Amino acid sequence: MFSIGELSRRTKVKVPTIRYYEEMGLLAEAERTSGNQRRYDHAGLERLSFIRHARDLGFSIESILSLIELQEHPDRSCQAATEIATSQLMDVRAKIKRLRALEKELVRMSKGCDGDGVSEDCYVLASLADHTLCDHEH
Amino acid sequence: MFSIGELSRRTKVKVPTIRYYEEMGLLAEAERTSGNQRRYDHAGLERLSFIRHARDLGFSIESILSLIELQEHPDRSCQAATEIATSQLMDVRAKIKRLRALEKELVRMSKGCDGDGVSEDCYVLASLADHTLCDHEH
DNA sequence: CCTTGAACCTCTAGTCACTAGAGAATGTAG
DNA sequence: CTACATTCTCTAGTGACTAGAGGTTCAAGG
Repeated sequence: MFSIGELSRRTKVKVPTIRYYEEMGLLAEAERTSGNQRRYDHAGLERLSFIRHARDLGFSIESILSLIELQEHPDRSCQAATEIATSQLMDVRAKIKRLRALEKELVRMSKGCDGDGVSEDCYVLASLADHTLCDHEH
Repeated sequence: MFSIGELSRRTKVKVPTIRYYEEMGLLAEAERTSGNQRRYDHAGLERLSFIRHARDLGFSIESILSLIELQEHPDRSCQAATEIATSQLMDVRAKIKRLRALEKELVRMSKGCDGDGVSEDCYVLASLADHTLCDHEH
């Protein structure tokens, strides 16, 4: 049995965040000492590691709640869990696609100013003001 | 001169968002009719287009405030503006890198379950529970 | 046993960039 | 002049935390 601070150290999840997860129902309410302090065991550690890993992968609290529910009803859970993971993957891919378009435009913008001459007008500001300078839509 | 609704239609920025931008100091306080309704002109339209474009590119409100300030003091503004754009570019690239790692792991996770056999345990849930299954760190 | 000080408790409020809704006033078309 | 869409201000909610106040408890050293 160990304290919330120890759990925090082992999982790299900050103390207030652990309490927040408990409040959100991701973590079961922890046992308490006679003095009302939380105590955790190995199961609590594993659960929190699971949550942290899922958050690192960009799953929302809501998705994680679903995944935890699935863990507790193992019958036919695999398909549903895979669906959640796949939807998360679609999400990530959409974000990558969008960011790549942004990258392209930012590169073009940043390059404009420091050419070989002195530019009268700032290319960055001009680019932002005039959308028609973009070679893609967003 | 046109209303906030008209401005909203032309820029695709929602009405409450326009008011929010005004409150944040991104937009100058609009002229008002005798009945206290906001009226905009072409300059207002351009300013809002600029803001929307910058937001689309992921610039924070704070960065946009800086860019607007630079617009108003055109002397030596180019270098500073380019710095902001470059920092934004670094940011976007870091995000892309991270998302690509996530993509990789999610692909691996999602593939686990629907192989040719029937898996006893859900690979998605197992992957999340056991970080050592990852082939990269995050 | 007692003290010290780190760690813990609850609670409220703040972050960012909006979004939603209430309730009242205004603008415009027929 | 009457509908009724639009606008106004204000407050509160979103997601996933983070920060701080003010008070209590735990563990180690004397």
